[in-house]
Amino acid sequence: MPELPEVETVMRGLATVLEGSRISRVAVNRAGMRWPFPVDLAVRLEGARVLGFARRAKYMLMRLDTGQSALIHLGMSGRMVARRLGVAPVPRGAAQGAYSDARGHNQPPEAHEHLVIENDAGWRVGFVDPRRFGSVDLVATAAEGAHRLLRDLGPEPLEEAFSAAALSARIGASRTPIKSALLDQRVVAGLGNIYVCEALFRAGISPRRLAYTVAGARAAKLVPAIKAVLAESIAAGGSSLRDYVRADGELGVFQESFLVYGREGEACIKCGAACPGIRRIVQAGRSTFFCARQQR
DNA sequence: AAAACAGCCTGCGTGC
DNA sequence: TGCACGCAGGCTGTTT
Repeated sequence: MPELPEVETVMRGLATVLEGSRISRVAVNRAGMRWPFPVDLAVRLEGARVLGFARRAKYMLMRLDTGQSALIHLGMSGRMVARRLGVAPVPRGAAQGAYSDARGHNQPPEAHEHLVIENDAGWRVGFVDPRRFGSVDLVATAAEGAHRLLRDLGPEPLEEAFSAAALSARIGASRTPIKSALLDQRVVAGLGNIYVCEALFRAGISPRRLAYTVAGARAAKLVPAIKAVLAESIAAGGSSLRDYVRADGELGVFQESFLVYGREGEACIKCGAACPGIRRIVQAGRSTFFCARQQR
């Protein structure tokens, strides 16, 4: 589900709830998700103070005063649910994982809540992920970048170092379609299906164009388009589709700003009435939306 | 070596 | 109403 703007939004939400606090209790409700959890995950987290959060591509890093960081990925369907805890004890006989909320109401746990973290500030954060494509691991903070999931990632698209020249260098002589190249996290880190479609439309570049031909003037147009669509989405709190809610329960609204994604058959805003219609094709097994008249 | 593909999972909307 | 099918925001390991 979540691409870079959604992960950034979730991370900021987690920071407001967890940063500076001490983790008081951890519930590990299954052995793992995409991969097994570290066997000592609960022990490593309990009692640790949360120093802060960082994001790398679509990964969140929760840095602890133990010298370790929790490396968290939301996969396709992952979300974080933050609830304020009440002081009332949970009644005897309540369902496993039930908790008392701020109003003292007894709440059942959400389905597919695989990991729960409570802190000394009275928050309960549940990691809910029905499809279990998400993951949680622990890594030494000083060696975060060397983790196998992070070490091969390309540049952060919102950093200055991500320039047209940098993109061209990463693409090299690749003959894969530019759509597929931009989904490759080694080329640029954090884009997913939606924002690739949106950025290519903004830049007027066909998703079918061979990646190596996106250089020079085309790359110079594409890179600002990528930065703009990501920055606008973050400012809107990300996009809320099927599974995604912010940690504070507020919904991001950027999905209302999609120009091509999910708009098969509609006229694009650049062509207007003359538009032959936004098309949906499948590339590398993923839907691509584009306007064949505006994107060459 | 690069690119395509299958596979991991559940849930939801659609059409019969 | 029930059921089969297709589709979904990601990423990895294997095959071609």
